[in-house]
Amino acid sequence: MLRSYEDLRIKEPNLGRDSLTERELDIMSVLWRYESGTVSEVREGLADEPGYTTVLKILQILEEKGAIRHETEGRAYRYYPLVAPEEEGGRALKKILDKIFHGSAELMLARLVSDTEISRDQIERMRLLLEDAASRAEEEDR
Amino acid sequence: MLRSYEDLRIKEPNLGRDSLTERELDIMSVLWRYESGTVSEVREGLADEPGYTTVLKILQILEEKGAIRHETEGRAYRYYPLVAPEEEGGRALKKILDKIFHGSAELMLARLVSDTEISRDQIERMRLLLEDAASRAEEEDR
DNA sequence: TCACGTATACGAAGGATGTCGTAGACAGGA
DNA sequence: TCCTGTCTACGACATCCTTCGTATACGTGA
Repeated sequence: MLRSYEDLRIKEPNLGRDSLTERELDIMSVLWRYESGTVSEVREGLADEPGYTTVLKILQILEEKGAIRHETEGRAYRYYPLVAPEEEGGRALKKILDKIFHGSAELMLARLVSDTEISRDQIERMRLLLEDAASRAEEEDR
Repeated sequence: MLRSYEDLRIKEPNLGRDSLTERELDIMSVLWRYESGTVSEVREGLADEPGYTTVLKILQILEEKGAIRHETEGRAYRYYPLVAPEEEGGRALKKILDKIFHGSAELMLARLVSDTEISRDQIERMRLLLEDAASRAEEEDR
């Protein structure tokens, strides 16, 4: 990179607001997967089942943050996500792209491909997706 | 998704090791960008310049965590990253892929393309990258 | 020599997270 | 009726992050 500190054009913005923490993300993940869940159900969905009240507490924190809501179901509450995974994912990806890969989407994609197990089918579909994006961009130019 | 909670094959793992927090990531980002930095330099690299000792403190925490090291330079310390951005980025991407996109790399890529501004050049290079990956995978099959 | 500016070290304060224990509400069965 | 099991509510507590204020060291210039 080798930029000079006198280069004041680049400043690391501190955007990161009420992003989800590790445990909160665990729980959102369960809710996204099953579309909703009671405290017990969410608890069962976690690999290390924490205490019942622990899960409840974090659900309450998430509700406080506006990430989920609940409805009464019998004697229990059923929680529903209010933010879609794609939305949260977009935020998270943008953060990584900016702060870690400094805007290079291809570096990021290279790391994704080399670092994780992705099936050939998936790679093929991803390739087609980019082909579409490229041709769509070209069309816009005309 | 509509899976049943009786489907116990899927459990949300709690991997969450000592991952970097928001502010820590801000500071790592500066160090990655410039390859090294003193306290003052890092501070200047942040959009909202926090207090000098605040930056120092977080650098000390990062050193404690093993993410950076320092050398004496004159009367000051110069800090160097010990983890590469690609490494940290790989971890972060895997987390997002698993917990938010539930393993669907193409959904993730779709969101990346639709959500962020990526130049046509970049898209083209990404497409080539996937082409390579695909043909390499095919070769391995033979 | 002495003040000043620049460094790091130390520790405290405030807030959030993640853990849970306990209390209280309530339904259903013995 | 009363016990038991299942809920949520509330609050405690340890830990961590982030923010600084203050103390201390040290080199340089007047």
